[in-house]
Amino acid sequence: MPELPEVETVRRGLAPHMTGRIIRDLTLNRPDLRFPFPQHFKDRLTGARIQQVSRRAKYLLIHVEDAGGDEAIWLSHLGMTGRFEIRPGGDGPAPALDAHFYAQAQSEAVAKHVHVQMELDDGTHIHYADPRRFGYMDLFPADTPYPAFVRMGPEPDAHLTFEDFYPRLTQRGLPIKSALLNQEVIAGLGNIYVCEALFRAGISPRRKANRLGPVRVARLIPAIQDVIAEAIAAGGSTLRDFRHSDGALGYFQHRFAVYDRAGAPCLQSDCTGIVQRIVQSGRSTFFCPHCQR
DNA sequence: AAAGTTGCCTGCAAGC
DNA sequence: TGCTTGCAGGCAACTT
Repeated sequence: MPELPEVETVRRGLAPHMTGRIIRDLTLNRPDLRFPFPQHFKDRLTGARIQQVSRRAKYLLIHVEDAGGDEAIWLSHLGMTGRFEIRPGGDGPAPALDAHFYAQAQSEAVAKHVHVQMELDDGTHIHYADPRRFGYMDLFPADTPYPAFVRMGPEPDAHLTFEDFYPRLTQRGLPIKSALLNQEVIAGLGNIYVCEALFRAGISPRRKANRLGPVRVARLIPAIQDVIAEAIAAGGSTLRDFRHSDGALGYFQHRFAVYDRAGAPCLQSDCTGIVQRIVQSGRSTFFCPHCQR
């Protein structure tokens, strides 16, 4: 469940249940996800107190203080299909935000792929399921920089500045679409939101990054900020794995202007173009050749 | 059938 | 010539 808005949605779902709690028990149902769990993963986390649930790009960060008083960060990347499911302890209905976790937990196919189970000190159970097992978890000391974050670019939020973004973006001669997927250029964007941001900015995905002038970059920045902010506000997007047969949850109703709309008319007013699908760096790109230049 | 991710691998081309 | 760098493409994981 991948791009930044989806991870942020998960973070907001988990934080109220996890913050301040102690991990009473942790069970690993297999030795690895995409990578092996780090050594002593279970032992270090059992008995630890969760201080905070944060996020960097597409990484979920669970800040813990272990029984010995050492502070560490439990990192979780959801890959393509990773998801957390919450079953609160005690009684009373679950908060609305958790509805989709329930929906997922009831699926037999998902239950088969629960790889991590934990119980908190208030009786809450949290499961991590990941059918394709492309996610991974790690545990590192809070005071050392995590390797993946050292060279990572800025978050696509309100703090993104032209001064920071422009030089990172225009360094190389690869297509802008590919440049924006590079997490060292900007963090947290994936295939869907790159397509959507380029559409909003009216920039062709084929344009070479080093051929973008300041005018286009200045247009691209708010396009990125807006598309991400709107997707977070909508609680993430409609992703394949989250389409339910009943469609009852109005939770993932964010609509895309170009993504997955090949052959459909461009939604830009006064544009007569048809959305095209091309492949760049092995990934699908959707765009309107008429209004994206 | 193609799908949101990303690290690792190979191979190719360019530049110094 | 040989070294480095950049980039494309393939693969891996598996279910829907």
